Amino acid sequence: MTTGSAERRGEAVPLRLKKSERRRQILLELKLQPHVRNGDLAERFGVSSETIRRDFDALSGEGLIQRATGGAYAPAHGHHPSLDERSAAHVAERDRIGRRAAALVADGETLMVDSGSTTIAFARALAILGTRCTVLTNSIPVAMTLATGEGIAIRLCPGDYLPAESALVGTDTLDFIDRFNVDRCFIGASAISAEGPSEAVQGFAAVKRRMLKRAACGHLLIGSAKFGRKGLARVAGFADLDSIVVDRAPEGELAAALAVSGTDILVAQ
Amino acid sequence: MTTGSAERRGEAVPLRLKKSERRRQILLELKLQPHVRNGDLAERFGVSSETIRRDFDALSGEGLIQRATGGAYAPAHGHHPSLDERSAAHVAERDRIGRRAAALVADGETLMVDSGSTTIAFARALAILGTRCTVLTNSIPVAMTLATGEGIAIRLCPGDYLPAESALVGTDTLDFIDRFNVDRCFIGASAISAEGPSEAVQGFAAVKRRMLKRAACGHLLIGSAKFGRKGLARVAGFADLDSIVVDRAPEGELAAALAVSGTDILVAQ
DNA sequence: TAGGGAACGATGGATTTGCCACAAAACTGT
DNA sequence: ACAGTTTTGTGGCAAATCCATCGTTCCCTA
Repeated sequence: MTTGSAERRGEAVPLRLKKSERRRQILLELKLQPHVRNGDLAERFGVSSETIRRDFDALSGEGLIQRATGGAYAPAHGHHPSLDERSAAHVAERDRIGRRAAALVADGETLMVDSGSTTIAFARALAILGTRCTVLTNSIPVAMTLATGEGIAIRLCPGDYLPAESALVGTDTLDFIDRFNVDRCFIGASAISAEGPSEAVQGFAAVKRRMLKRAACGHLLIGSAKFGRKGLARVAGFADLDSIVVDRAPEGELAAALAVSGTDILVAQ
Repeated sequence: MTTGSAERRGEAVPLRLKKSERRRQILLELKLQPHVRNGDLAERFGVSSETIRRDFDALSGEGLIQRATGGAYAPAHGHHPSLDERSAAHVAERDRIGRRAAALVADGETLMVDSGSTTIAFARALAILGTRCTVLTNSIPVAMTLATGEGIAIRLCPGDYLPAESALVGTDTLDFIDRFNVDRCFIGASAISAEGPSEAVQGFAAVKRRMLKRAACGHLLIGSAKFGRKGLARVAGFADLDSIVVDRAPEGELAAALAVSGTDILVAQ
């Protein structure tokens, strides 16, 4: 009668899971809780904490989790930072741009804010300033960031949930945006050329366009690293933008195009 | 002109922040990143790591953050777990209930899912099962949890963002729900008595009611710890529910009321 | 049934982190 | 200006964690 390994243990011990299944559960757990502890998981799966540590190593190698002493956590609110957005230089850029843009907002104004890493930086700056305002957004990280500030009313768009960006897109989103009129809107873009800003994700381009249409004043937040590049879908012409907020003044063709359309250029810091 | 302490240091050293400001920034940072390290913050603010530790202590005392070895993290996706929901026993309960409820869903069905810790457990079970379906929800954690599963289309409701629960409420939410018809809806509640389920947060009660109305089949997910209690706002009568999913069969008045209405009782495990 | 390989557990020393108590510094109100 | 309070820094020690290594167990396949 050999083993019968489950019976031999005979306990309420959770029966031994395969490695892959255990790792899948770790990832799922991280969707529930932002942080898991090494020891807790070891106990729950009935394995040694060394094994969990090895799981962490493997998963973090694939970029699915991030490690911290004593545990692991999910990578940034489900919002995938593509490689180039990781460098410290770009973080500083975005912070400066975000602060400059937030300074444009006056108490009592209504805003629309788009999805993207630059607009998250903007949201953060706005929350720090403590400007009282109403914000409509299709980005979950933006909503969560703004929620730390006092006196900011947040309205989230409906739509199809896009996990990679934690944002909402689709016709529901567009229809919803159409129902509002706001003082300003703040959008990002994945590229900007003399023809105007463009966006890699097509669903986003439509949202940005719609926001610009419903706002009295449109602001584009974009880092100089994206100057002169072109994305898949054109978002708008410069005529639709009242100002662009950048970390460095544009030059050449781009500067000329902006001059023609009369778009203000706000250089952060 | 005396000191000019910032000048005396003369460095790019970030000028000394007040305690309250530093703590506010820590909270903001946690909206951006799910996890912060003690050492990183110490360096960034130019204070000792012991100070950061004290900040962590204070903030976690207020329930604003949770601590982990080497750092701190935001409390469960911005979703406040009230004390009684923390015990391991209740976690196990909810897991069982979630799995039982997820088994009800067939491939290709359309669902509505409400906000709450039990429905998050349901979402997790559904994602693990890998059932292909379309889900409409007003809960951000539910949306994020479901996003791990393959083949699940997620549609999020619009509405006013409620940071404490990471959920959406208000007339926008209700109007949106009204536009859909689904096969099933899964809701939670903060209490259940012979009169029916009730809810502590009034905005939620309206959402739950509306979801029940638009679904061919309504399921209530609730732990036995909530039996016999009453919340602020009544959600529905048992006649509106096709089944309740519980971890233990109800008794007495509650059982009698359920028998009268013919509501199925599904006991998990 | 035996062999091979992967997964896991155990051990021990280096490192990190937590925690406590006391001292220095900054801030506050009079 | 001064005294008291609050906040922060420092040092030492205990505990937890990390990491590399090695032996064992389990599973799969020939």
